[in-house]
Amino acid sequence: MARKSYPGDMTTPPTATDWLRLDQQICFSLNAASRAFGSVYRVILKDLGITYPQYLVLLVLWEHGDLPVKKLGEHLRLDSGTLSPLLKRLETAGLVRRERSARDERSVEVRLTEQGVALRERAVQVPRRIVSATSFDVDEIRDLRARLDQLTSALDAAVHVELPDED
Amino acid sequence: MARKSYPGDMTTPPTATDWLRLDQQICFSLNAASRAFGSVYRVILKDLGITYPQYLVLLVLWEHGDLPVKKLGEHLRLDSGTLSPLLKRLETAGLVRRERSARDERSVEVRLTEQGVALRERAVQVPRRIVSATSFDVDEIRDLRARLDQLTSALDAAVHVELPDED
DNA sequence: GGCCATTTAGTTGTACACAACTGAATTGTG
DNA sequence: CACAATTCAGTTGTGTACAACTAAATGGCC
Repeated sequence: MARKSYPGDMTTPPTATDWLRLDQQICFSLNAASRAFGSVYRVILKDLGITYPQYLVLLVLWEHGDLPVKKLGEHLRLDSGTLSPLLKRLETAGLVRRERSARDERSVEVRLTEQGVALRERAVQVPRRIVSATSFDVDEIRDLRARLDQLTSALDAAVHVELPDED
Repeated sequence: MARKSYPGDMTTPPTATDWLRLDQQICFSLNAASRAFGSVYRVILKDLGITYPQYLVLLVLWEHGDLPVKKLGEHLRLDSGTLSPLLKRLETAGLVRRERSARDERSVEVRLTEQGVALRERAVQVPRRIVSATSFDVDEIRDLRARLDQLTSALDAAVHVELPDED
C-alpha cells in the first residue's frame, strides 16, 4: 500500500532520466509489438498475396459489403492519402473494383470482385494462426484489446484538445 | 464458469465469420493504438523538430551514449535499411555525427553533437505529457507494457519458427 | 600469407501513414 | 438562381519499415 508507482527502484522520487527511460519503454513496447504483429501477418499473408493493411481493408469489406472510400476510411481510421494508393494496388491485384457513385459523383464505391470474395475462403484460416502465434488465449486477447481501445480513445481525445498542458 | 471464451454471443461455437471479426478487432486495435500514439508524439515532438522514430533513437543515445549503428539497431529492433536514412536526417539536423570506427572500418559510430545532448533538456518534459495523454496511471502503463513485451516475444518466436502450424 | 565466409553499412524498390494541397461535385443560403 | 463553403477522392512530398542486394572490411582456416 505504500507503493508509490515510481519508475525505477521505488524508494526515491523519479528523476528526469527515470522518466525518459520509462517513456522509452512504453512507446517502444507498443511500437515493437505493432511491428512484430506486422511481421507475423507478413509471413502468413504471403500465401494470399496481400499485405497486412490490405487484409484489414478486405476484412471490412467482407464484413460490411461494398463501401465508399469515405466509410472504409472511418472503419479503418485512414484517410484518402493512404487509402487511394492502397486501393489502387488491390484493384491491380483484381480483388476490388472502384466505381464512381451515380448518386454522388464525388464518392467512389469500393466493390469486391468475385476473386476478392473468393479470397475470404482462404483467409478464414488466418485468425487461428495469428492467435496461436500470440500464445495468448482468447480472453487475454480480448482484455488486451479493450485496454488498447481505451488507450486509443484517450490519445485521440488528447490530440483533439490540441495539447495536454505540460505541467 | 461455463464461459467458453468464444467470440460472438458465447452460446454457439465460433463460425469463420466470428473469427474473422475477432481477428479484425485484435490486429486493428493494436494498429490503431500504435498510430494514435504516433499522432500524440507527432504533436508533442513538433516543437523539438524531430519525429517519433528519431526521438526513439535519441532516447537510446541519451541513455547509453555513443553507439555503433549495429548496437543502436539491436536496441530498437531496426536494421540499417531503416536506420541509415533516419540517421542521415538526424545528422542533417545537426543532432548526431557519424564517424567510421578506427578499430573496425566496417562500423560507424553514432555520436551525439552538443546540440543533440542539449536537446535532452527540452525532451525531459515529453514523458509527462505523453503519460497524461494516455489517461493511464504509471502502474497501468507498466502492466500494459509487460503484456505487450510478452506478446512481442511470442510473435518473434512464432516468426522464427517459420510458421505456426495451421491446424 | 591467401582465400572464403561473415559482418557491417548503405542502397534500391515497395508499401504504408499522414500533412498539405488540388479539383470536381454538392449543399446551404440569400 | 447564384455562389461561397463544404465534402470527397486523389496527388504530392516526407518519413518510416523492411526485404533483397551491394561493397568494403574482417576473421578464420588451411
